Order: sequence, then C-alpha cells, then structure tokens
Amino acid sequence: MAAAARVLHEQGIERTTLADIAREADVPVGNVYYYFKTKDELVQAALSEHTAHLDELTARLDELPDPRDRLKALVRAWVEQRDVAARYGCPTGTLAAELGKRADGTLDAEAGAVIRRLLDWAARQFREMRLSGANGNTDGADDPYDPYAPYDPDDLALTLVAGYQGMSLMANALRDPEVMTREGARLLHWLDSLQWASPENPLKHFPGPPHQ
Amino acid sequence: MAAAARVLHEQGIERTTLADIAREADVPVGNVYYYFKTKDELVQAALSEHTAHLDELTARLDELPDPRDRLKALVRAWVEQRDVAARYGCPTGTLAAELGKRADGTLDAEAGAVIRRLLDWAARQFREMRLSGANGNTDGADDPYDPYAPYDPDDLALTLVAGYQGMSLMANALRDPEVMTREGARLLHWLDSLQWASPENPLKHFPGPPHQ
Amino acid sequence: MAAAARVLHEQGIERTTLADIAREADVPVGNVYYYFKTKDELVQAALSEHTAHLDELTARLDELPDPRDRLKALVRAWVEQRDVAARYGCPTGTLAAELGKRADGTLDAEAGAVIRRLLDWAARQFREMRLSGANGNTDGADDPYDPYAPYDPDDLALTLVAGYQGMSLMANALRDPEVMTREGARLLHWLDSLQWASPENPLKHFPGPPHQ
Amino acid sequence: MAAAARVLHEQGIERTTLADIAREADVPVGNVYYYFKTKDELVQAALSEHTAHLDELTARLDELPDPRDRLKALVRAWVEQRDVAARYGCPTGTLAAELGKRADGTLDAEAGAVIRRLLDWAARQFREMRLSGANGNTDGADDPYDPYAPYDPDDLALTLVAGYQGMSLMANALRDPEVMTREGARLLHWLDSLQWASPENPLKHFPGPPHQ
DNA sequence: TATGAATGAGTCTTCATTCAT
DNA sequence: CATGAATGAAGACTCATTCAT
Repeated sequence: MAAAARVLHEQGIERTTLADIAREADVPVGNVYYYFKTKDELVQAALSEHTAHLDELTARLDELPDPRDRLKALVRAWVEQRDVAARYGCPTGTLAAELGKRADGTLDAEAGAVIRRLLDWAARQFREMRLSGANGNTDGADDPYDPYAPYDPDDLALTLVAGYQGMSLMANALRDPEVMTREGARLLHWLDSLQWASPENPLKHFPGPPHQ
Repeated sequence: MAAAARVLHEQGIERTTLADIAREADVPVGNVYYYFKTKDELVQAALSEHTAHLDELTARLDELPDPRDRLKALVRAWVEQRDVAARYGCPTGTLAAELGKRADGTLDAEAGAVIRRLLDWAARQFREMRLSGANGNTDGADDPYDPYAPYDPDDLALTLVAGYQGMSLMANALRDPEVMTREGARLLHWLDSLQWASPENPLKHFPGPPHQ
Repeated sequence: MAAAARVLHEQGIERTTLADIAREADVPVGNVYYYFKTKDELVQAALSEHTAHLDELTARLDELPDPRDRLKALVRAWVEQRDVAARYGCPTGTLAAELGKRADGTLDAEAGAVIRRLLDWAARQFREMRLSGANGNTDGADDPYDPYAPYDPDDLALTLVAGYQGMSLMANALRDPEVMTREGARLLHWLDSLQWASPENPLKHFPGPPHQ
Repeated sequence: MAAAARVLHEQGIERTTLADIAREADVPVGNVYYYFKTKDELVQAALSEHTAHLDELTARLDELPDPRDRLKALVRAWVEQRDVAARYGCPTGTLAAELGKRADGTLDAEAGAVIRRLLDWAARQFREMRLSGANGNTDGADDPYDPYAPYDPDDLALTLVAGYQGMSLMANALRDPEVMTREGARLLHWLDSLQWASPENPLKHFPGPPHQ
C-alpha cells in the first residue's frame, strides 16, 4: 500500500502500471492481485494510506494545547513538504483531480472523503478557537460580509484547505518550492490574525492576503 | 483544437484517446494525424487554446478603466464557470497537474507558461493599483510581515491565482459549485480591502477570509 | 469470420485465443479488434457464419421438388461431414453446449436460434410432406400415442435434429465416423417410412429404430 | 470429487478454476493440490465420479427382472433429470465434447470410455431381450435394411444413447426441459415396439418416432 | 496433512501511430 | 488533403501451479 501510494502520487494513476507498483513493492505482479483484485482497489488502498497519514498527523497535532497552534503546525508541516509538492503536487489533491475525470464516480467520492476529513478536522480547530475567544456575537449571521459577524468554522476550514491546495498546485505548476514558503507564511499570518472583530476592537493587523 | 481542449479537459490527458478527440471534432482519426504528428502535439494545441481563451478574456478585461475592477471581473468570470469547475476542475490547473507527473518535462513547462501568463497579467493589474494608490512607502521591504510594507504585486498575483486554483480543486473534489461562490466572494472582498495600511490608516475592514 | 468459425469449432471457444484466430486469418491481432470489439463478438460472428452455411445448404435443398428428398439430402450431407463430426462434433451443437455453460446468457440464446432455424426448416418440410400425403385424419390428437394420429411436424423436426446432434456427439465421443454412417442410415430409413398409418394401412415396414 | 464433478458440469472445464472447485468443496486451494496434482487429474476424478454414478444407477436397474424394463427405467431416469439437462446438458456428453477439442487426447479417451460403459450396459440389455424373444432368424444379416433381419444389440444401444445425447443437447440448446419429456416418451415407445418382425408377424405398432 | 501466500506465463483488450489509396 | 484500415507494443487481469510453514 505504501508503494502504491508513493508511485501513484509520483506518476499519476493512469501513467502508473501495475508492474510499476509491483516493482516498487518488490513483489511479482501476480502477487499484487492476490491482495487487490483490480487497479482501482489499489488506488483505493493508496487513498486509505493517505487518510492514515493524515490521521497520524492530526493525532500528533491534537496533542498541542492551543487549536490555533495546531493549525499553524499543520501549515508548517505542509511547507516542509514543499519539495515534494513542487515536484508532484499534493498527493490527495492530484489524486482527486485525476479521479474527477472518470465517468464512473465510485472512487472520486472517496478522494473527496479524504479531503473532507481534513476539512472536518480543521473546522473542529476553528470551532474550538471560537469557544476560547468568541464575543458571543451572533448578529448579522445573515450578512456574510458583516465584518463583525462571527466566523463560520466550516468556511474558515475551506479557505485553509483551499489555500493549501492552491499553493501546492501553483508550486507544482511553476516547479518552485518557494511558492509553498511564501503562501505558507501568508496562511500562518492569517491564522494569527483571526480574532473577533467588533466596533471596539477593529482589526488592526492585516489578516488575510499577504502584504510582504 | 477546440475539440481537443474540451475533451482533454473533461477526460484528462491519459484517459483521452485520439479517437475521442477525432469523434468530438467529427473528423476521421487519420486526419487528426495530418495536422498533429503526435498526441503530445495535440495536448500542446489544447494548451494554446487555453492561452488564447485567456488572452481573449484579459483583453476584454483590459477595457475596464480600473485595474481593481479588472481583477474583480476576472474573479466573477471564474465564479461563473463554477459548474464546469465543480465537474472537471480548472482546465489549465488540471492539465498542469497531469503533465507534472511526466518524467519528460517538455510539456509541463508549457502548462506552467500558461499559468505564468495569467500570473503576469494579474501582477500587472496589482502594480497598476499600487501606482494609482500607493503611499510610496518602500520601507521595510525586508520584513515581509511588516503590515505597513508595500505589497509585492507578484505575491498578490500568486495569492490570487493560487486562490483560484485552490477553490477550483476543492469545488471539483467536493463536487460542489458553491465552493466557487463562497471562495470567490472571499477573493472579491479581499480585492476590495487591498489598500496601503499605515499607522494613520489602519485596516478597518476585514480583508481576508469570509467570516459570516 | 470464416477463420473464426473454423478455429472456434476445432478448438472450442475457451481454448481458442484471439491470436489463434488472427494467425488463421493471417492478420495481426490488433486488426481483429478493428472489426470485432470483443471475443464474444467473434463468437457471434462465427455463429452467423454457421447460420449462413445452413441457409446456403437449405437453399440448395429447397430446389429439390419433394420435401422428403430434401430431408434425406440433408441427412446425407450430414453423413458426408462424418470425419469432421467425429473429430470436432457438430459446429453448432458444440458451440451451443459451450455457450450454455455461461452465466450470462446473451450468446447462448443466439446459439439456440441457429438450431431453431434448422428446426423450423425441417418442420416446414415435414408439414409439406403431410400436405401431399395426409389422409386428413385429425382424430386422436389428444392421444400422443395413437398410432393413427397425424404427425406433428415440429416433433418430427425435433426428432430429426436431435438425431443429428446425438449421432454427432456419439461419433465425436467415440472418435468413430462410422457412427455417423450407421445412425445416418437409420434416419434415412426412418424418413422413408413416414406415412399415414391407418387401420387399413398398417405400418409394415419398421420405420423407427435401426434393425440392421 | 463430487464438488469437482458438479462444478465442472455446470461451468465447463475451461471456465472452471481450481479456486471454484476448492470453494465448492470448502477446502483451501492448496489442499486440492495435495490430492490432485493437476487440473487434468481433477477432470479425470470428475469423470470417475460420473462413472460411479452410472454404475450405481445400472446396478439398481439390474435388479429389475425384465431387460426391457431396465432400459425403460433408464430412460425415465434421464427424463427426471430434465431440468439439469436443459440447463447444463448431459454431464458426460458435454464433458466429452469439451475434451474432444483438445489436441492432446489423453483425457477424451476417458470420456469416451464412460460413454462406452453405458453403451455396453445397454447392449447387454438388448442382447438379453433378444435371447428371450428372438425368433432365431439370423438370415439377412448382410442386408442392414432387411426388416426381418435380427437386431444388432450394439446398434440398438448406440441409437438409444445417441437419442439421449441428442435430446439432452437439444433441451440444453433450447433451454427447454419439455424436449426431454417428448423425446423421452418417443424412446419409451420405441423400446416397447421392439420385437422380431417376420412375414407372419408384421409390425403393427408404430415403433419409431412419435406421431401425435 | 493443511494452509494461504507467491509466481509468472498467458490472454484479452486498448491505442498511438502508420500507411496505402 | 482525406480516409479508414493496419500494426504491434503495452497494460490489466487470470489462474494453474508451487512452496514455505
């Protein structure tokens, strides 16, 4: 499964032959089929592998006391992978993109699930941040652009993960790991800036885009 | 070329056969080879097609007097494509991701070039924005987190395009066009918020992520 | 198609590879797939080939004025094929038997159809025989063993074709062409004996089984 | 062995994998190989199984005092199996047909042997019938169509078994158990009609095909 | 004896590419 | 320039058979 995850990430699903995976795993081709009845099952296994990696990572991050620190540590972990990302993109993201091209949507639902899992974890952190720092303001929930409205943790999570996917894809397309560093710094800065804005407490620090 | 661009976007490079493209273009297979000697040349043609589309779009946007409006119109154009993006992702982005998996890097340089072209156009707009609105502060260029440092147009462009790629990929992975709407709104809001911050002019409006 | 029919008959469906057929037809394997998208389509083509042969044969027989003579000529044609039958069995029969083992019943319905076509032709001949020779007795249609009841052409046809299939299979299993000769003679004799029995016209000649 | 016989009959030799047989027998695959060194040995075992069934059946029939009754009971036993025959054909017959397609003739000799064993038993019965009913006429043995010539028990046996194989194959090809019923009735009728014809004792009853 | 994993040769099928007309 | 057939090199998948335990 590790071999499959690695090779599928590096070469993409379609360009990876079973022989590639078998060679990487150092087993004969036929034996691969003893464990995985189809190539699709191998892709699924690779997806599971990524899920497992993600779970392991978030479990480690969960040990940090502050949810904001957890999120920042996550971003730092992403940036550390910058060379891989610049060469092959985000494993889950590129897998999802490839699976999305299929007519039969069995597998891409699973790719979406992996991403949703990350989304959920991040949303949980954002929700916890609110608990410790919220001013309880729930007015204006109807106006999504009210700067004093409470944050929606799901939206924040979406922004975070989309940010990761975006920077991975750009780093990959431009073959430049520095993209990860720069955009990663922006995300860290953004995470730091998140706080409840109120008329008495206007946002002074620029929380979103980079202003380097 | 249009047929190639369309089918390659929808099915991905590897899953698309020449027969698919020929059928879509309503010409016999042999004829395709009269114009394109290899499949790679067809991919290249599709890439050119996307470049042409992009040039056409930016040319139209260039007619708007205000560079900020041009960028906002670009974002709106992206959001309008939300259904396609949710189904197949960003044409250039997914193409680049697929080409990035290749050992031979002939074509993915070209995919990168298309994205860089977009990046350049956006940076030009940001640069223009600065020209019309900057306070001339170039201090602190060394400190990327100095909130009063001048923006780097290239970085802003990177953030913008990464934002687009990220939201496209997320919309695609989650099969949810609404992702485009939400993240697009955030980008618009962000574009609106961009201005020179200074001690006398602190940022009052939340410029980054949405907080509903 | 001729090559497919021949090889499939000789080697059976499962033991015949596409390479076998391609070699026999003296075309490269890939080219076979230009005309037949799957192996099953090739089997179907072989079936059509057999149908065509059958049609050709019956068309020739139809030129004989007497229906009884047509049937007898058919039996003689079968006997002439005794060496092939002893080696490989009846083409249609063995094909039908093999197809009958499949879970998916798409093709074996077609095999059945070929046999039914033969059955229909034979029944037509028997019906014609009745028209020219019947005594009009329709009594006792309820008693299938009333020796004076009129013959049912469909049953006669079934008996004839079953006789052919039986003798082919026995010849094949025993690898003995003489089986075809002996049983063929019995069928001829039986065809000759068919006439309307009545109390005034008791059957004197042994019409059914062999009594050599 | 029973599992092998059953599955090989239902699926055919080539479409049956060792895993199928192992699963049906509820033993692990490796274990099958402890008892049967090759797949061919399994086929042979299935053939033995059929022989054993046949021996058991004929032994039971041998208890009947009249040889004609034994043969008629055999036909009735065949007809009772009509549903299996309509679905999968005669076990021995289809096996023999499949084995006949092989280049190497080791096994199909054995399939022929099973059928010959049946032939021999039937011939024995016919011979016994003659002993008890013959008029001793041995004239005209040279003229196979002399209606007063003595029957050849081997030929009668061949006709009987060919009749069985033919009706099984037709029932299978047409997927219609009623074929067995109709042709079975004809065979019974035929068995009943068998007697020595002589000028003084012309055949009054229609002995051959049904004429309803 | 029993077990389940290992092995690799062989089969169907696809497809980029070529080519004769 | 157009066309449709030809070609063969892969690639997914199967399965009889072996083998270590």
